[in-house]
Amino acid sequence: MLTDRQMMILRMIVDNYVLSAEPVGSRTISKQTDLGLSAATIRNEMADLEELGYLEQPHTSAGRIPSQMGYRFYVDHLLMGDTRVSGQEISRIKSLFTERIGEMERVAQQTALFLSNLTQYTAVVLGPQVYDTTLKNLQLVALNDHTAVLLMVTSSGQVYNRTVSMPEGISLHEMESLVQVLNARLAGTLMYRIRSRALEEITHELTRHMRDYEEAVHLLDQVVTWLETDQEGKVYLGGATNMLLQPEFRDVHKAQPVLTWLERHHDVMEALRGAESALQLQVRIGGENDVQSLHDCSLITATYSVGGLPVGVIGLIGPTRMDYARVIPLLGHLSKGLSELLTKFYVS
Amino acid sequence: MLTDRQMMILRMIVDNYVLSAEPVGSRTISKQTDLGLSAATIRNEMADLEELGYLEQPHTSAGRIPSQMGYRFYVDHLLMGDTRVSGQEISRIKSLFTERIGEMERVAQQTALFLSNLTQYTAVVLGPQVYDTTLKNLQLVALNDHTAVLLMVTSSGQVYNRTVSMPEGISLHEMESLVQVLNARLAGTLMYRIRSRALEEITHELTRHMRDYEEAVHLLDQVVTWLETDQEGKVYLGGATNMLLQPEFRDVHKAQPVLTWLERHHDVMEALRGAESALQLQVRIGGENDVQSLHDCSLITATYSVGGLPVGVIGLIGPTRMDYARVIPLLGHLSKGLSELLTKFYVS
DNA sequence: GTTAGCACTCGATGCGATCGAGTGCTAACA
DNA sequence: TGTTAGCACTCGATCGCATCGAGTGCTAAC
Repeated sequence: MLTDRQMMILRMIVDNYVLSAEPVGSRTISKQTDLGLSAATIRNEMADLEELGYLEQPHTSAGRIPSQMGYRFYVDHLLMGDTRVSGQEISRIKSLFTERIGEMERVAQQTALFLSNLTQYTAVVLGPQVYDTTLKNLQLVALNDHTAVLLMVTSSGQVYNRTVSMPEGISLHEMESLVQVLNARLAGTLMYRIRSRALEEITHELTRHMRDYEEAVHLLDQVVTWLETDQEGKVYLGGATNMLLQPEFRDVHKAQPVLTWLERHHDVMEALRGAESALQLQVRIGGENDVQSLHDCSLITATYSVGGLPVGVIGLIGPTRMDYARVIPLLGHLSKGLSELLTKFYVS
Repeated sequence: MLTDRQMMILRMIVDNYVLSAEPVGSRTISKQTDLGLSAATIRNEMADLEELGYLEQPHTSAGRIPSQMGYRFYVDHLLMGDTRVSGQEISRIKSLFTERIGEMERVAQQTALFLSNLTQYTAVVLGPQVYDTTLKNLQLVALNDHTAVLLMVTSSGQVYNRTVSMPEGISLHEMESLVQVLNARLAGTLMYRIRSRALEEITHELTRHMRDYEEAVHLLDQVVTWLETDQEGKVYLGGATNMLLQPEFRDVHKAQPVLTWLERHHDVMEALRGAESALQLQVRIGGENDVQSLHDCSLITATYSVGGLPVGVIGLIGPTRMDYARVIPLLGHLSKGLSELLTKFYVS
């Protein structure tokens, strides 16, 4: 285990490196500390910390930088009660969430932008995916003789829609009555059960009412596929180009993989969805990320919830040299505020 | 006016520079041309072309690169009938548009991705904004006692939705009947007239049916604001990070402004909306762009239409050194294909 | 009008000297 | 035993300088 002094030095090295992005030397620490220790003493301690794996040396005559393990220790043991979020920031968060909201998704986008502006990192918000939402309403709105829009409203106020073209052999009228029956039968069904229930009901109805079974199956296919793909929720990015502000990504070849990865929303979603089921707040440093492109980044995630049930994730991506002390409590406040807002709004 | 030989040389310089991204020397041209001209002759012509403003010299002992004016001449006069799109590419475009589509917006996103993959530039597709669409359907779906979702379906199959919370003093029931009346009165109205018509009708109904006028105006506000913001259409990006592949943007400080600009969807939309009303196909080279961040880029736009009416824009953004010869006809094919698909789908 | 020849320009590349921040080690000190 | 001053050493960064070569402009000859 580390001595108190070692912890203090590690902490100071991380704090300094986070700000300067340059290796921290023993003199710097010696001058900043008020324990009156000379640079030589610090050097000895630093050598020990390096041997233990908490520090690294870019090259022989450079200062030290924290290793991945060093950051991990810092986050796990040196941050308790360390809240470097200013009162002003907290009140900005509050005011962000006191605005009247139009829809869940708009709030998600707003949050991503807000967070990225505040931190100069890249923010990712995973749109709410409420598992215990039920189907409120299913409707078909005809556009013309062979085209219609199918609408689905959930109890959490999300709206899914898809334009469908009628196959030959099925009239709009037949389809409308089918949807009406489905609406009556499926309303109140949990969303994640919709697919299987819909399959049952549709095949049931089809065999009863429809003449052209083959074609109808095709339409059924469209709708079911749609249910699968759209329910995944959306990814909202904020400040993707903030990545380029960080000195460690000033080289295009370093930045490109990360930015390209961020463009693949589906992959981003997958990476964050994992965090949802885990702890309320999670920090993944460098190589701790499964995703190869994020090996030089840290990903901090916080889940937000409605009525106590986790429904989405707020994430922040930056270099491993992240300002954890500021950013972690910030994310905590943000997820808490978002949860409260959504809960107030959707739990009647 | 330029002589035939000058045009030929200009054309070869552009073609070479587009591929290599490096200044083109007289020897290179001399070897490639089959007219049997020596490097010295080419040099003389190049000096003339520079004096005329079509070429530039990065420094004294370097080859020449096309000036903005040079690109302009190339695009305007040297590209006629020059189609460098392969048959394979054309068939890929066709197959892209033969898939069954779920909704307009999905096609827009697909097109952006496809185009950026094909060209290694950044593609932007401006979602369809159909001016002569009418309102099909307006509905209110209640979520709980004080929250509801307002749905709006247009004749082109677009769905707008917004969650609204009932102000104190207005019951859900009152609201429902108001929406029903509105639906009956507004169905068939042209979308861009919706706002004013809705204002008329709502105030009319309000004074007739509702007790608490003040609060209702607030709700009205929500809805009207929503109509204004959501109808703008959306921007779909493809391959924003492709920008980083171009040698002229290998320096982060060059790339950052462009990427940041691309993140501001609203600004992108504004820039492209302008192109919509203009020509069918438009090329803006470097400083010809109004947007400061695009002064080192070229923006090529093509409008697509439904039933002959322009509804959206496909754009391609790259360095001024763009492969115009390939990209311009490509955009032409793409916008044509998209127009045909949408027309077939939405014009009954 | 075209071309060969040639001096000239100027960025790119490579090399060596210098600089300085920071280290590790040793010996002395409390 | 822990701390510190002193000192030699390391190594990236920076600068100056020589070299190289692609490409030019000009002149004179064809």
